[in-house]
Amino acid sequence: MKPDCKFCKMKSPAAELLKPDEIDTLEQNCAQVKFSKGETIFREGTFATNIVYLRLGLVKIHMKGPIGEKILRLNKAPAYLGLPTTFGDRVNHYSATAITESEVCFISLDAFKNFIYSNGNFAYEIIMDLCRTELADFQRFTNLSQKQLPGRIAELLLCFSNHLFKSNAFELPLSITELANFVSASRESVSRQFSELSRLGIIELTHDKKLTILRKDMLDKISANG
Amino acid sequence: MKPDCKFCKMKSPAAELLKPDEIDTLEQNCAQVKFSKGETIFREGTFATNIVYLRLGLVKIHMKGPIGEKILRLNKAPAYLGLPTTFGDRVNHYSATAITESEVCFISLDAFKNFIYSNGNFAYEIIMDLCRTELADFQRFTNLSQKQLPGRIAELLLCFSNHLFKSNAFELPLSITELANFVSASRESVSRQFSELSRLGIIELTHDKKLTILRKDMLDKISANG
DNA sequence: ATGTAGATGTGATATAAATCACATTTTTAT
DNA sequence: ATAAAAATGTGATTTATATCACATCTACAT
Repeated sequence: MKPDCKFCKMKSPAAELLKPDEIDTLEQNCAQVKFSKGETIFREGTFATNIVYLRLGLVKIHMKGPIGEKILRLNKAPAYLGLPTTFGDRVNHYSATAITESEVCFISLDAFKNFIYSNGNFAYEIIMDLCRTELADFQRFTNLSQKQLPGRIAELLLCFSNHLFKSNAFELPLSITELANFVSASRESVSRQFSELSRLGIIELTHDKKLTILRKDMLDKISANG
Repeated sequence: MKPDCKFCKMKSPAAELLKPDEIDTLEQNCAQVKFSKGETIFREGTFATNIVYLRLGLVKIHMKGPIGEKILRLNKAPAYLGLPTTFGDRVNHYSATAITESEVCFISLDAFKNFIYSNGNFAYEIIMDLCRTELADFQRFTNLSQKQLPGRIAELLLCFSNHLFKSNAFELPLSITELANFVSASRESVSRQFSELSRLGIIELTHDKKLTILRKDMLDKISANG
């Protein structure tokens, strides 16, 4: 689909810093594509030939591990998907899959590189983006590796509630099986944790995945205690 | 100590791209400092006021977790230490501590920013550096979260041997306790794993931490099997 | 509607690894 | 040199979580 970058309301902070003629160039080197739930946006092992920008929707970033698929993080629009995998190597080291209906801009790598070369503010903003993302990842890795399961699940639910959906009630964006691989645990153990949290009246979870946090204070405590 | 950036043999790939006048600026905005084993280079929670570049030596990057200290990675010179923690926030999110005698350049943040603004090749190289580092971190994290202890230890030893020291024989750069926190396990369990690997004749480990890999093929197998 | 495949809940059991408890060794300080 | 502190090795025990086994349940295709 032909994009309209000039008047796009979902421009990245970096793209906001592009000059008019650069925006024109962007527009000519950008393809906007819709993805339905479950569709692959880019796949591990294929060539990374475009910068991928999530304009709308929710996406999971995941990679093959020794045991199976590992979800590394969720990305909510607006966000660049996989700058590291595009710049870090010729080949993608991880995959991106739409969790909800999503809109994605594929930007020519050459055009994007030229922005970095020619527009220092743009380059600086991209660097800031990479750095902030990596800090958040470190934090999550550290917590994931030191907390045990109840703490990891509590933390995940708080993250969904506080950052992703900004609400105490939301629909679980992932299946139990996916949640399990996100928090590095078995499906059965995660299922049991949810049962336990429901039994204790800390959350309410309906058959159709609508989750309500009833006692955020308790979740905070469980998350903090590991 | 007054640095001599112009003729420095340990310049980063990015700094190699600076123009002569920029190198002069770098030289005027750079302080070179030596650290002994165990000394803190920068600490989590303090203000990140400088770009930190490791010219010589070996450094651990670590952060406080819910349980205790978590080692995130080892950095061997030459490498930027903590670009993410410098650009990502005003305050350091993690610490850097010298593992061996090290030499570090502290570069003024403003000067560094100006290089990004004015020199696109420099900016691009920094972006590449950030991306490659993050890819490696993802890979390590996925392995860490899916393999069990024997696999994690085997992988770590192979990493030391293949990348860090490029030799089958080396001195363990970390104490058993530190190794344990690196691979997210208890000190006792790690100690037992080393005993077991020695018993099986896969490694030889002397009282003074000199380690020799006798059966790399076996380590590869253990690492691959998780 | 009916069947089939995939996702989920839950009890029973197995197991990896933590924890506890201590002896020993090594390092550091005085 | 000697004491104190820290790091390490190893057996016994406990514990969190994986695995196994199966019963639902849900979704989708025919």
